[in-house]
Amino acid sequence: MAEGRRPRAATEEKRKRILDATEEIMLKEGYAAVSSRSVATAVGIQAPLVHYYFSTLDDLFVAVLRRRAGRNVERMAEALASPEPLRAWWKLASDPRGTALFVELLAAANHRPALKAEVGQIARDVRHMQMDALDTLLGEYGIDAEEFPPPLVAATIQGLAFSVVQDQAAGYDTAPDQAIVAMDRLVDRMEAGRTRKRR
Amino acid sequence: MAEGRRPRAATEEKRKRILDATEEIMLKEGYAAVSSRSVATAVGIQAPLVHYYFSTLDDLFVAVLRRRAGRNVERMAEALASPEPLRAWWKLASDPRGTALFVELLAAANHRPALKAEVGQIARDVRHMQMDALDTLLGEYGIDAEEFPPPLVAATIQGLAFSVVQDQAAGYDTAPDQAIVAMDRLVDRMEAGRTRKRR
DNA sequence: ACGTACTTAGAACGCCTGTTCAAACTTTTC
DNA sequence: GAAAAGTTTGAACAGGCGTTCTAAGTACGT
Repeated sequence: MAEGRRPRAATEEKRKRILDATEEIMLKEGYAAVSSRSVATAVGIQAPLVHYYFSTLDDLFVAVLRRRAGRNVERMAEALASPEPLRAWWKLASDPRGTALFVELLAAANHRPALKAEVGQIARDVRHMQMDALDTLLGEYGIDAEEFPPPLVAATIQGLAFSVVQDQAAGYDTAPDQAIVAMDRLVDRMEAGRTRKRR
Repeated sequence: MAEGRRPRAATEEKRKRILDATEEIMLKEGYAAVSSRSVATAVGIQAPLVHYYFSTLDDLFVAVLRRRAGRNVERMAEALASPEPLRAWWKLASDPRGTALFVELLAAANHRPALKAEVGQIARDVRHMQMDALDTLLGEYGIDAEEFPPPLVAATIQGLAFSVVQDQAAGYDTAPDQAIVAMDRLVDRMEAGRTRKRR
C-alpha cells in the first residue's frame, strides 16, 4: 500500500517560513516582486527549494491566500456570533495588513486563473456567512431589511472598510481619519440601540 | 532660445495608441504584464520606440493614470453639479472598466513611488470635490450631517461601488446584483425625496 | 531642393525569471 | 550500521525584462 509522503518534523515549519516571507514581499514590493529567487533569498535557502515545497508559483499564491483566508473565515464567524457583532465585524474588516494583502491578491488573481477561482470561492463563503447573520441582525439593529437588504449592507461594510483602510495605509489625503471616527461613533450608537431577540 | 520639441502631426495619435494598448494589457493580464515589448507588440512597433514616447515605464503608467483620471475628474464635477447628483455619482463610480483599471493602478502604485504620488494627488482632489459637494447635498437629501459626515458618506459610496463592481466583474458569487438593485432603488428614493435649496 | 529635426529599426548590455535535473546530503527506519 | 526516504544544492535551460546606443529613414520649414 502506498502510504504517501511522510514529511519530516521541520517541514511544516519551513513551509510556514516561506509563506511568511511571501506575504512580506507582497506587502512591501507588490505581488509582482514574488519570485522563487526573491522568496528563497528572504528565507535563506536556494530557489529550487521553494519549488520543492510549492511546485509552482500559483501553488504558492494559493497557499498564501488559503492560510490568510482560513484565519479570517474563522474570525468572521466568531465576530458575527459575538456580543457586539457589528463592532467585531467592522474591526475585523478594517485590519490594515489584511486589506493591503487583499489588494495584491486581487490584482494577482486577475491573471492567475487558479488563484482567481480560489478568491471567488472564499469571497462567496464569507459573504454568504455575513448575509445569513444579517438576516437576524438587521432587525435587532432596527434596520429596515426591505430598504437595506443583506447583500447591500454586507457590500457596504466591506467596501467602506476597504476604501478607508486603503487610503489610510497609502497615506492618501482623503480624510480617512474623519470617516473612521464617524464610523466608530455610528457603531457605538447601533450597538447601544440593539435589542437582542430572544430565542 | 530653446524652443523645445516640435512634434510631428502623427505623434499625438501614436501616444494615444500606446496608452490604449497599455490599458488593454492591464485589464486583460494585469499591470505586471505591461512591458516595453508587450506594449510594442500590441501596437505593432518596436520596443525601444515605446521608450521614445515614454522614457521609462513609470512615465507610461503615470500617463495612463493621468489620462483616465483627467476624464474622471471632469465627469465627477459634472455629476456633482447635475440635476440628480447622487444618481450621477453612483453611475460614474460603478463603471466596471474604470474600477478594474483602478485596482491595477492601485496595486502597481504600491511599489512605484512616482505612480503612488500621482494616485494620492488625484484621490485627494476627487475626494475633496465630493466632500465639498456633500456639504450642501446632505441637507437636501435629508441626511443628518452630524451622524453621517461628508468623509464617511464619500468613502462609503466609493467603497460600495468598488466592492460591488469588483465582485461582479470578477464573477464572484457574493450577490452583487442584489446589492445593485437595492442601491438603485435607494438612489431613486433619495432623488425623489430631495428638496433643493433655493439660493 | 535641401538641410534639419523628428522618428524608427536593429542590435546589444546585463540582469532576472520559472522551472527542471542530477547529484549530494541528512534524517529516519529497520 | 545499512537501506530508504525526505531534503537540499548547484548548474543549466530557454526566455523575458528595461534600457541604451547607433544608424538609418522620413517629414517638414525654408
